[in-house]
Amino acid sequence: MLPRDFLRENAPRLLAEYPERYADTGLEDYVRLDRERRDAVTALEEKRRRRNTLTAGKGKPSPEALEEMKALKEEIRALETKAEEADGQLAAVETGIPNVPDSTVPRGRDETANRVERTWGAPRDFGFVPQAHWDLGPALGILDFERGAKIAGARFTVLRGAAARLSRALIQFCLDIHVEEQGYVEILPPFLANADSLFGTGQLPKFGADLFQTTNGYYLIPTAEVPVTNLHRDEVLADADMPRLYTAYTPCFRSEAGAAGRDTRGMIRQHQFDKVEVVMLVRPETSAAALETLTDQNEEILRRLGLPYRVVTLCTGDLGFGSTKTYDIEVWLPGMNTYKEISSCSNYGDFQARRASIRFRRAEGEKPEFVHTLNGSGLPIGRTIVAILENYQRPDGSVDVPEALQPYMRGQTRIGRVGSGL
RNA sequence: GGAGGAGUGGCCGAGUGGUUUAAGGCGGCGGUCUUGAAAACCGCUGUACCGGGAACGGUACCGGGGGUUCGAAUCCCUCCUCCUCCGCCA
Repeated sequence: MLPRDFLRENAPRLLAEYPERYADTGLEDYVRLDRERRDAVTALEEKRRRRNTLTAGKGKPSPEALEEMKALKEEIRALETKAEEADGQLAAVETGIPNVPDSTVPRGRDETANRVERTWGAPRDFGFVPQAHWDLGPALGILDFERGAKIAGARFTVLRGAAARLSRALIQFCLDIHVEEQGYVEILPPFLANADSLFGTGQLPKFGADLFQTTNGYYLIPTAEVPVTNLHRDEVLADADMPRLYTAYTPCFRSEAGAAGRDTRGMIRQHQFDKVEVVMLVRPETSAAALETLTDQNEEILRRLGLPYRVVTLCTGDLGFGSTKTYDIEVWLPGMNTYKEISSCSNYGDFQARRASIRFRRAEGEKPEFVHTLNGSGLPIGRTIVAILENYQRPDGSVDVPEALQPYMRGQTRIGRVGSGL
């Protein structure tokens, strides 16, 4: 959410400067709705002030005063209704207005305008035609798409044997690096969250269709970003507690509304997937540098795993709702012959902090300030397994275990066929 | 799931329909006094929004929401959280 005085000042400028981001967001109506709300509030407060004056004396009011107060009651009620309506209309607009892109973000309407920042590693020369994971996995007996569909439905997968262990190993591998080498505190949060939490991180009210909801009002978290960022919702942190660095493994649940037909094969886009996430709450002046650090820390995991990748900066038209700047890390997938998004590292500025009221106080007696929030995937387990299978495959269809992962696989160096009896 | 109790400012805590403009205390900030400090004494103390160059003025906020009333921290309804007990349970 952006501050009201800022929107009051800048609504026309934002519309003119970033049509690819602000067209049809309701920003066109902001100035008018804000004026209407303030007029309504001012009128209401004037009447309430009068009522308070009449009721301020000791004992029972005079008959005349009583008469006036009875009349005021109706006026106040009408003005309250009007003010609530005006406030509701304004809130509906302002909760759906995206954050302002950082000045270093490239301009453009869609992903074709994203800017490649750097590339690490080189696609391997296999000497044979590499298979896609949706062929490799079932052939090895470690990915079972049919039974995933039977048990739950489309976009669910069963991991078996080495894939299941690989999943567990990757979770531990990522967490260990974040905790032991990069200074994050490990969190195991609830996997369900309430509406306030989802509002705080920006999924609600605009993107509710992407979420799974329980019949009694909970939401399945789409990412650990939600519960972890909301750890400090409605809190004022001490300066000594800044910055806060958290990492968390959670399963993630996404209804993938609107993604019909995209990435339908294999394990790229699932309703349920595991992910290790990192979240930072930092002082505002440090958030730009923190985004670089956070991105590099997540790249480090791919480097350890020996997976070629590149980093792109999302352009203004591709940038997520609450983000000021996002680096996507894209891993090379030889079976699909493309770089595919594996991690998204974003600086939200104070956008989430304002929605969730996460503040800090620089010193005793000073006014609380909003923190800046950042988060990044480090890493999504399913897509990382996909990347390992495709990048480490051998001519016979078996797969080498990346060296860094072997200790987490109890020394296993290669994944072969599990055996018959599937 | 059932029964009972409780939620008031940074913290403790009083307040059961009209000087509550939320008592009192603690903590914090400033001052007087002092060579300095402590003690004592005096003053100040939150958040959001509205009006306004500003100073300042106003409105709202006593767990959330709704209601009754001319008027609600106080009465009613509902939800949430915590505590005690019962039941069930990995």
